[in-house]
Amino acid sequence: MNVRELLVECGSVGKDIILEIEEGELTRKSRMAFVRVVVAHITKNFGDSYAAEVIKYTSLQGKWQSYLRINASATTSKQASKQASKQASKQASKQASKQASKQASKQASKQASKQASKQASKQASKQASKRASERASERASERASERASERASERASERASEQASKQASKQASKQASKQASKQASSNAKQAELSQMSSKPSKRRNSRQGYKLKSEQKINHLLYMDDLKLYGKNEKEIEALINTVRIFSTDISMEFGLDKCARQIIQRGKVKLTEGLQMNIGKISDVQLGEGYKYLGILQNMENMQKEVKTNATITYKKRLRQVLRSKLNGQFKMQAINSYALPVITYTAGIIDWTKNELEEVDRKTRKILTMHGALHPRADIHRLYLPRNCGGRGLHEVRATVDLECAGITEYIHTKKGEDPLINAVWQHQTQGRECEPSTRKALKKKWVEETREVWMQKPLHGQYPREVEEITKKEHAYRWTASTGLKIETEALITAAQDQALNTKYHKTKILRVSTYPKCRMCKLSDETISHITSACQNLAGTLYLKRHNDLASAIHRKVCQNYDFHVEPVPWQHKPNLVEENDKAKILWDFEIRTDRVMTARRPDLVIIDKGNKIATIVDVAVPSDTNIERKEREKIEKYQDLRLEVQRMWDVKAKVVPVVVGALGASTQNLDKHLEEIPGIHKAPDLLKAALLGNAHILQRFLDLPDSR
DNA sequence: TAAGGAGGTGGGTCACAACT
DNA sequence: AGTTGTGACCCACCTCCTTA
Repeated sequence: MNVRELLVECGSVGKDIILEIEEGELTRKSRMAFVRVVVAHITKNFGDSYAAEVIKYTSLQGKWQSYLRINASATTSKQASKQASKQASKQASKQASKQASKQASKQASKQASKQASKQASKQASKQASKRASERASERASERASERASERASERASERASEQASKQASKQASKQASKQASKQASSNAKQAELSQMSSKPSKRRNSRQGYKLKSEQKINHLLYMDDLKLYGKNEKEIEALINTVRIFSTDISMEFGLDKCARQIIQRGKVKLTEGLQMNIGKISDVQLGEGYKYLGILQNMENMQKEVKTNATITYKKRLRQVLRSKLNGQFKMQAINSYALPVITYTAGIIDWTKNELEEVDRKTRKILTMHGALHPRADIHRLYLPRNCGGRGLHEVRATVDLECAGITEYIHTKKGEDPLINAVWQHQTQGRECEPSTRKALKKKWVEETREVWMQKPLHGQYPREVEEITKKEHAYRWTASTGLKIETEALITAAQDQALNTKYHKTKILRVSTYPKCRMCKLSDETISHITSACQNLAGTLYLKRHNDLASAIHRKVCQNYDFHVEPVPWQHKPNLVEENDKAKILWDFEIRTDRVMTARRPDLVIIDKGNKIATIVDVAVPSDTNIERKEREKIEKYQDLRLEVQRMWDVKAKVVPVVVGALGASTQNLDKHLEEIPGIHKAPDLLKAALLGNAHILQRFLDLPDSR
C-alpha cells in the first residue's frame, strides 16, 4: 500500500497533506487527517482486526523518506511478525480511539459525566473492597458500593459531607432500629434514619439523595464512626443533617459540630458559603486548600492525591526507620516492616492513583534506608530482597507489587460481588466500560510475581550463581532454611546474603569483574584466587585459626548438648562452654578431639567427638565440617567413609556398637537433606538451626576480619 | 563487569481552553 | 455543540553514570 497514492486518491484533503509534507512541517490538523485516511483505508480493506507493518519508504526523496509505507494484512496471516502485530495493535488502538471519539462526540455531554463517574467508581470500588476485606459482610459491601456511587455523584451534583460525632452515629443506628420497631408513632424522620442504619436495602429507596445513572439513589455513607451525607441540593442536605440531629438528641448524644464540615458543589465547582447555621450551632464549609479526612483519606472535592501521597510516604519512612532502629532480629524486622510500615501505603492502594514511578521511588528509598542501617549490602540483589524466605529471599514486600496486588484484590472482590448488588455492578460497569473481562485472582498474581522475580534472580550471571549451584546439590528448603530459623541480626543476614550474591569486595571480583586490579590471588595465602568460597572455607592461612574456631564453636555446641543429656555439669550460657578432653560418669564417657589409640595403624583416629553410652553400649563418632556450600554433600560422604576403619576398631576394642555421624553445614548456610537425620543419631536434642547459626556467625566473623585486612597489593 | 539508578526521549492520553 | 490546539502528565525504553 503506497500512502502517497492513497492520499492522491482521496481528493483535496490528501493533496493538502502531500503539499505540507513536501514543503516541510506537517500541522497537527493534517497529521490527524492523514492518520484518519490511512486507518480508514486499512479497516476498509482488512477488517477491524489487522496486522500492519510500517516500513520506511526509502525510494522516495526528501521529506517523504521519513514517512511511511504500510504493509497491511488480515491478522490471520501467519507471516505477520511480532513487530507487525505490535504495530498493528498500536494502530488499532489509535483507530479505535479515533472512532470512539468521533462517535462519542455526539454524546459529549454524556461523556463528561462518564469520566466523572469513571474516576468516581474507580475510587469507590477501591474503598469498597477495602472495607469488604475487613468485614466481608453485606454491610461492608453495601457501604462500599454506596461510596462508589457517591463519588460518581460528586462531580455532577452538589454534595455536602457531614460527620456525626463518633459514638453518636454508632449508637444511633442501634437505638434507632429498636425505637423504630417499638414506636409506630415515632416521627417520620426517625423512622427513616432507622431504616438507613438497619435496613440498607430500604435506605436506598428513600426520597432524598443523589440519583445515579442506574436510577439508584444514594444519600449517605456510614462506616463505623464516619458518616457522610449526600443530597441533590442544599435543602436536602439540611434535611438529612436534621434527621441525624434529631436522632442524636433522642439518644442524648451531642453533635460534634467542630468535627463536621459541609461542601456544596454546583456544576463541578465548589461553592463557598458562610456555613450552615443550625439552632445548635454552625457547620462550616470545607475550606479551600484544606481537606476533610474521611476514613483516613484526605478529601476535598475529590481525594487530595498529592497530600495523601506525601503524608503516606513520610509516615512510611518514619516507621521504617523506627523498625530498623529496634532490636528485632533480621527476620522479624522484615516482618515488622511488612506489617507496620507498609500498610501505610497499601491502605491508600486503589483509592489514590499511585504511578509506577512514585511507587518505585518509595522502593528505592526503602532500599537506601535499609542500606544506611546495614540491613542491605549496596551491591546485593534487589529481586532477592523481595522474595519469600523459603525461596531464598529476605521476605520484604515490595511496595509496588503490594499495591498492585491490593488493586487486583479489589477488582476481584467487585467482580465476585457484582451480581449481588446493583451498586457494585454499577461500579464494575464503570470500571470495565462495558468490556467484560475475567480478572485474575490476587492469589494467582502473587504466585506469578514470585515465580517471575525468582526467575530474574536465578538468571543473573553473578547474583544468580549461588542459587543455581546450591539448588543443584540440595533442596530449596534446606539451602535457605537458615533465613527463617536462625534469628540472625539483620546486619549479619545482609553480610551473608551479600556473600552469596558474590557482591563483596574480593580481589578476584576486583580483577576479573571490575578490572581495576591485576592480582586476583588471595591476600593471605597468595595461592588461590580470592573468591568468596576461598575466603570462607579454603584459605590455608585461615585454616589453623579462624576456620578452627568456627569449627570448634560448632562442635562445642554439640558437646554441650550431649553433656546435658548425660547429666554432666555445663555452663548455663552456651558460649561459655569449654569442652574437657574427657568427661566421664557412670552413664557415659565423652571424648573431645581425642586421639584414639588403636592396635592397627590408621590415619583417621581423631574425630571431634566420641560418645560412649555405657548403658546401651553404643559408641557415636561425631565429626564436624564447615565446607563451602557446593561441597556439603561430598564432604558428608567423605566423613562417613573416613571413619569406617575407626568404627570397626572401636567396636572390636570396646565391645560396643559404633556408628559414624557427620555434621556438615555449609559455610553460607546450606545444609543437606540428611542433617536432621544425622542429628537425631547423636544423644541429646540437637537443633539444626542452632548449628547453622553457629556456623554463620563464625563465617560472618571470618568475612569481616578478612575483608577488613589491608590489601597487600 | 553487573547491577541499580537517574535522566532524557518519544509516544500516548487526558483535560482544558479557544475556535468554528 | 463539536472540533482543534496545547500543555501536563505518564510510561516504556534507552543511555549514561555510579558503585562495588
